[in-house]
Amino acid sequence: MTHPAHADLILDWYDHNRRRLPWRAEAGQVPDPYHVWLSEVMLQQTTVQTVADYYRRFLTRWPRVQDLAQAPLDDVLTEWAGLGYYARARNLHKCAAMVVARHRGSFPADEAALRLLPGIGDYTAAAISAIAFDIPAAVMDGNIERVVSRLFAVEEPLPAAKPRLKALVADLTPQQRPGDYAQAMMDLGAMVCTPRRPACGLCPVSARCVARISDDPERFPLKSPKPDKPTRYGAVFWLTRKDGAVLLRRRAEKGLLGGMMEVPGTEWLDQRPPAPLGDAPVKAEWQRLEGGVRHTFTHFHLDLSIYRAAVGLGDPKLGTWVTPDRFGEVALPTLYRKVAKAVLGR
DNA sequence: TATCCGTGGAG
DNA sequence: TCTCCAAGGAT
Repeated sequence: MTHPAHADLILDWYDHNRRRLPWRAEAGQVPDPYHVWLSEVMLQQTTVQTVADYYRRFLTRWPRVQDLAQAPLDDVLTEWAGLGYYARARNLHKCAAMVVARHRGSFPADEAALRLLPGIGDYTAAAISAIAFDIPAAVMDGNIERVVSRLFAVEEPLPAAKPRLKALVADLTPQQRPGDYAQAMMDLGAMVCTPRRPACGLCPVSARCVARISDDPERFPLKSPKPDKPTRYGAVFWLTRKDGAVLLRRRAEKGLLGGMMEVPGTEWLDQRPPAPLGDAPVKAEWQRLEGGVRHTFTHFHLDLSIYRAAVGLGDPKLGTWVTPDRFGEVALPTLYRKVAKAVLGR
């Protein structure tokens, strides 16, 4: 009696459960490295459902990497608005330019060369190499971490366990169809070996999963405790001129929401600013709006109060004046769309 | 190694 | 309402 190899079980499962995704080549088709790269960057820490529409819009507007490389950065930031982690958009644009300038518009195939490009780290380099070029790179994302930690019941908590898990992935990765294998393992983690209530009855490798056999699979992967999030406070100033346009400004190029537009406001501090109007862009009859906006970032909560006022003619030196019906045409992140919604009632 | 960097959905 | 977490990268 023979035991099918792990990779064969995974690939057979994949062949019968292949998901149709906007960026995924059909079986037997050759993937486009530009499509693979664009989707992988968008999918960093972002769900498949959220990415789908953004991916289609980007590809429609910039069909080739040369098109993206030539686009103004502000156009890219505007299309990216709402996706989050805006350094990805800045690096995406920079990377496109480097691929055109240094690689004649063709993405390199090997991990080391990919790793030199901005916005491409260990995971994305391996994923592009495997998926776009079918090179047996060890691809490990959050899904695969979970699958492998359960397969071997790894007791070491994340993130310290990453090197151990990566070595296991390297051992498991087959020489044949490594790109399909990587996508299969990610699909398995997303659809079967889920964080809560994994569907072990549907898993092609449950018979050899140590966590499934000997214990509660949901216990894995173990994780180190995360620090709790502090709350910061600030105020924003919603200034309208006679035609209804609102004052917006460009944020600093780096750091939180770097390069994006904002509604002018105070600094964000550990306590509610005692005299926020001192930071208002103009002297005016500022009225505080009932309520405000609460928004949660990766590592802190933000509690914003909103002040509003009106002027006749808006001074262009103060910033950019944009009517709310044109907010879709500027790089306004979700935080400030929430502010607009709070003021306008949608 | 630890911290910073968004957002939306699920439970 | 709150926590977790999703195809991570840069510093």
